[in-house]
Amino acid sequence: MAGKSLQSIRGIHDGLPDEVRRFQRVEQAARNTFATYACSEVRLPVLEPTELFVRSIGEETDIVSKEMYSFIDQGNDNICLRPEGTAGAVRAYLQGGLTRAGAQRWFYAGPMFRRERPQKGRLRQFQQIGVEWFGVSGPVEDAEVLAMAHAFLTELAISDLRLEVNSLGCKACRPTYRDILVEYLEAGKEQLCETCNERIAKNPMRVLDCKVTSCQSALSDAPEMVDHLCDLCESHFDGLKQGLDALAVPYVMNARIVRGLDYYNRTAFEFVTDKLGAQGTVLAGGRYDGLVESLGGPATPAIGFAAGVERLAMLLDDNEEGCVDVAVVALGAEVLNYSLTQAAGLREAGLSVVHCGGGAAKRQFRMADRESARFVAVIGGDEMESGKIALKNMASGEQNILSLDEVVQAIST
RNA sequence: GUGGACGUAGCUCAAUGGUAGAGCCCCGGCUUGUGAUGCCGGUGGUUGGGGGUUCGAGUCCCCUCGUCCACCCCA
Repeated sequence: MAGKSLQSIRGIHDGLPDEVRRFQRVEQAARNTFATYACSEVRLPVLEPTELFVRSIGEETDIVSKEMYSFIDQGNDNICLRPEGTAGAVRAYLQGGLTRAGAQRWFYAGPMFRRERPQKGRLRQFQQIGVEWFGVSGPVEDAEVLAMAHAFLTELAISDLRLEVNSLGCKACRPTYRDILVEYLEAGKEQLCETCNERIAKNPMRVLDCKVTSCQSALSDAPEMVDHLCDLCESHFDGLKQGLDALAVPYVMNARIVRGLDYYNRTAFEFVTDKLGAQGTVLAGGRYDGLVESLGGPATPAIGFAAGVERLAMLLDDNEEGCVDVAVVALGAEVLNYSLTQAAGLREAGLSVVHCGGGAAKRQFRMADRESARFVAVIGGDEMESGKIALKNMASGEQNILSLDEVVQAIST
């Protein structure tokens, strides 16, 4: 093992070829699906002013209070590595002067940073694919966003995912509910665990999804947000559910879904799996109608979600297919240069080619085998004289003498 | 941040406190124009790192780094 100085930082991992292939499958599925919903990619900074997240996510949240990589740079500015994507997207939306440009449907993919204790599926630098729709207010768009997320995950062929939805209310109805909940929790606080007792003051809604079983049983008759929605939130939530039904997107109601980030309201949802231990949330998001305004823009409804690329990649089937179309084997030093030109010709036809470097035939074939090349182009003195190539199909062992054009034809079909 | 498990060759793992090994992988050879099997040979380790106990530490003790698991929280 390498010494400390040669290792990557804790919780920050390298993307090696096998894993990156999986990442790319996830990203490609996202691009394909999002394009059918007319979403446009945005590329946003990894570094942002620390203040942006303090004001959007909330100062009291764990993310801001203890998980951010923030520091003072040489110009005495307090900057940080972004812990999530939404705040930066809103900042860019405002800074780009797009508040009167009509609905914006954005997606992005890139690294996020949180200084947490690492686990499987939870890294300090991790990748998210995020979506943010600005200027859309209705339940129709909510249903479409959820349907798009569903379509994206369906394209990845990940099974045993469950969509859970909830409504978090709005600034009109949530405070009232919060008071009712706190009153309820205070009355039964002796039966709740230690952390829940702390949560009553800090974030009472979090108590609802406590994992301690004794807490859950004590909370069986706890008041739930969905029963205390105002009329507008109620009809919005109904509209969402009707839209999901119409689109045949399967979901379950989960009144215990809460959000750690302050800016969410109304629709909240999560796609979860039970195959990743405690890190089962694979894609999650919700509506954040107040965020644009709170960051200095005009009142602008918006909804979005983020998917964890590493978590999704872990759920993908193994799908190892060699990407090498043909390996070029050169027999004899005198044909080396000629074999290089033939390899170049194959590449011009768009094929993926590995030149085995000449030398012992056995070595070169072993290399071709190891590269999982579908074909080997054998080039020796005879082939050079006749201007042909001996093409061997590595799966069947069949070998034919062909011209370069015929080789391209044979491999491409 | 809290609690727990674990770090030996590239990988998977052995080694009553007494010379660090095996399998797989990799490289080479088995008369040099044909790959997965077979046979022969080879490379490869400050046992994660640093201290301590001991005649002697992979093994026991302390510290540290890292991975994994749970909590916290979250994608």
